[in-house]
Amino acid sequence: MWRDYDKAGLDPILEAALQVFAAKGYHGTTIRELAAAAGLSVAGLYHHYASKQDILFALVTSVMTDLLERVEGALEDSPPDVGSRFARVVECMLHFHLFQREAAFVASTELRSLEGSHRQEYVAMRDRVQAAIETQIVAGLDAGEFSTPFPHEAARAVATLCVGVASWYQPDGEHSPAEVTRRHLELARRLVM
Amino acid sequence: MWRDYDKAGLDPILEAALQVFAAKGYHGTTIRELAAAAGLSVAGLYHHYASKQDILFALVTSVMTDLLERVEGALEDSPPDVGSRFARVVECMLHFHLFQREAAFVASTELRSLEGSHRQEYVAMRDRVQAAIETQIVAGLDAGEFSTPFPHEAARAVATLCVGVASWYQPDGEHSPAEVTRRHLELARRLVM
DNA sequence: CGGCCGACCGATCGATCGATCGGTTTTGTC
DNA sequence: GACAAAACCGATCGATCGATCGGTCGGCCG
Repeated sequence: MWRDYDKAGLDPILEAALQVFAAKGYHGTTIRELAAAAGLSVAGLYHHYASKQDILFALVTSVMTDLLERVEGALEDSPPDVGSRFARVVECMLHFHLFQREAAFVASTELRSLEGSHRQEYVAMRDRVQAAIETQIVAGLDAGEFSTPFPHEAARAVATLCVGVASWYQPDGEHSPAEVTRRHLELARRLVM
Repeated sequence: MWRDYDKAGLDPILEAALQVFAAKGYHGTTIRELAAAAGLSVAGLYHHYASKQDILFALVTSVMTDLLERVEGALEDSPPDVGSRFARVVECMLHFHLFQREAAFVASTELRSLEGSHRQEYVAMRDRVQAAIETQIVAGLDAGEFSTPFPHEAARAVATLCVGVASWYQPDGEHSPAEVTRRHLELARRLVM
């Protein structure tokens, strides 16, 4: 389910890499740190992945695939009205960036560290998420429920707002995830109204 | 003046470092690349800066100081009404992230690469910018012109919106800087209305 | 039991890293 | 034009980088 964040769902090696990448960044992380975090020797790590770049690519691909499936799932079981559908997508995005904070953070900040075609593949997945938001906004305009003169910029702003959550949210912070979601859902609504 | 982006204003060495950092990131950049970009030998580069970390810190400090002075300047010669003052700050932020795109991008993304107290000093400057936005929002609430129930979150959202511009804007893109500014000023207004 | 394969490791590779050395050239001042 | 200071450089340092090597181990299949 798109609201379920209990199960692991990530290769233990990638889960370990995620923690180190989140703390030090891709280029700031050494193969030896990745191996140690995974509880393996350097050679043992290379048995599972061909290179450091391979680890990053497998990680962000796994994370973005998870996000895409959740966004699609959030739309599938949504009430048919545009207001609900827009809220579902935004709520899904907020939940993901709250509950998979480090994964979402690494995926969004290490775009620059992806080499060659890997970067384009990532951007394509990123664009699909943003397109899902824009689709709901345009549908809302057609239905007369939204009135933003700039649906494309509004969609990017909503996405930026949600992605940004992963940059500042702290689990022990002032507000609960539910409250953060409520407030930013309201901010997103104002962007498209 | 806070709208003037003609003059250089940056140490040539830092200007060269800016280009390389923007393209490859701090940890992805070598001292030799920095020296080559500055037209110096490695030893010649070390005559001006004590370390690679020193170069990054001098760069982001210079950039953030510039931004802070512009924000203050934008408020100083503003009409006294809250609507104008809010618009001034947001316009100043948007211009900075449009016309100093690479500098703003590096300053915002390489926060993680700052070591020790340098990071805290940067965060303090960053918070001062966001506080300037929040101050205008609160003033607008007091004056009855704004109505957002979450001024703190709205201020962060406005800042995120402006900073994000540096991540996607391309000078040869579809819209002119003036048009980008106009549209995002409208989005910012909706966030606080 | 014998053979094999995936999982894993210690040791080490060549390359490159950030940084430093002693020494040379350029520049500004009187 | 003497001279000190600033600017700059070739050569090289020890450390560490990503990656690879030959080999060990344990469990599964016949």
